[in-house]
Amino acid sequence: MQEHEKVFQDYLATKGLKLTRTRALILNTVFDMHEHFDVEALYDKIKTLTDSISRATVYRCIPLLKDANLIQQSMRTSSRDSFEHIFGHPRHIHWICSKCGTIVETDYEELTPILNRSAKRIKFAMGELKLNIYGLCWKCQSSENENQ
Amino acid sequence: MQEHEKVFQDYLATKGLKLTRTRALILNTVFDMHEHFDVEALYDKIKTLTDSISRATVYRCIPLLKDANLIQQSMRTSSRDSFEHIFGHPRHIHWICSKCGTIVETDYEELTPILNRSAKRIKFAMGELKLNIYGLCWKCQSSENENQ
DNA sequence: TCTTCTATTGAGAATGAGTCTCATTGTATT
DNA sequence: AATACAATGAGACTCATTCTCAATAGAAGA
Ligand SMILES: [Mn+2]
Ligand SMILES: [Mn+2]
Ligand SMILES: [Zn+2]
Ligand SMILES: [Zn+2]
Repeated sequence: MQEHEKVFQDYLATKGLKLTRTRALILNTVFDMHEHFDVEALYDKIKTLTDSISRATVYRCIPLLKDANLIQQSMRTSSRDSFEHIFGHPRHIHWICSKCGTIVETDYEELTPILNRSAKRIKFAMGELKLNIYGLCWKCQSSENENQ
Repeated sequence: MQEHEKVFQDYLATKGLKLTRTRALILNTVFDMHEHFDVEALYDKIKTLTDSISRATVYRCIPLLKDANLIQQSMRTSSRDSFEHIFGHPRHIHWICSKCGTIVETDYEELTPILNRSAKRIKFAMGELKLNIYGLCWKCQSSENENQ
């Protein structure tokens, strides 16, 4: 049994729920996707593995994975919520190119102490943290110049 | 003519569009709202000022105001996009209480040099920047303890 | 002033991501 | 096996947002 399966099972147990075959399939597919994904893409991928899966079941599993700290909702791409697995990965900043959609990730390291200080000042108990920066990646900057 | 009207008019002119009476009404209502708002709330407020306004027109105006840098989409509250006017206000960090919905705002000042350095390192041309931190406000932290 | 042309608008239909219902199935317990 | 209840699939449903289209406004010209 893989580490993330154990984590999910433990979380589900605290809610009186079980790690069923279907939930395990969804979980493992999530950890096989190494990009950000939306629920539709996840559903499509699972459909290639089994023919009996309902979109509703996939949607129902998402909040469970989220509460178990196995995935996070990271951004919103063309009207769909976009997720990624975070178990075993540190959370990170997303630099999103508004032109080509490329996403670059950097870590929070330098920001953390500053944010902790701010949190303390305003007496805020930090939970989820989401920093998305939109702009142009280096490729799209150069192609902008070409077009001039 | 107010400053933000001038800005909007100038922006619209670059697109071959005009600052119509309806657009001016929407713009001014936006600048009369001093909280974060969703389109439905904006529409409701405008309806108290005139009876002939279409939801579609309000929705159509939003991307114009956004591209003119007069408003920004800040967060998403119960399935609706939430906006705020930013002309004349610096962009800021949002600390969002997951329990009561209270939003505290702090500035980016200390973060800016760090982010600029990161942007330079990855050759990214920063545009819009969105930092939302979810957690518990001080009030909800104490009420959590009460309930134990 | 009267026409012409185009952008703008209102009303409501359409879209689509996400949620909900309910009949059926799986599984643990007695 | 019988009971009890969680879990699932199928598809209906919701509701924020977008789209369509006919009617209107308003600028520019005759
Ligand atoms: Mn990521
Ligand atoms: Mn704000
Ligand atoms: Zn790019
Ligand atoms: Zn609170």
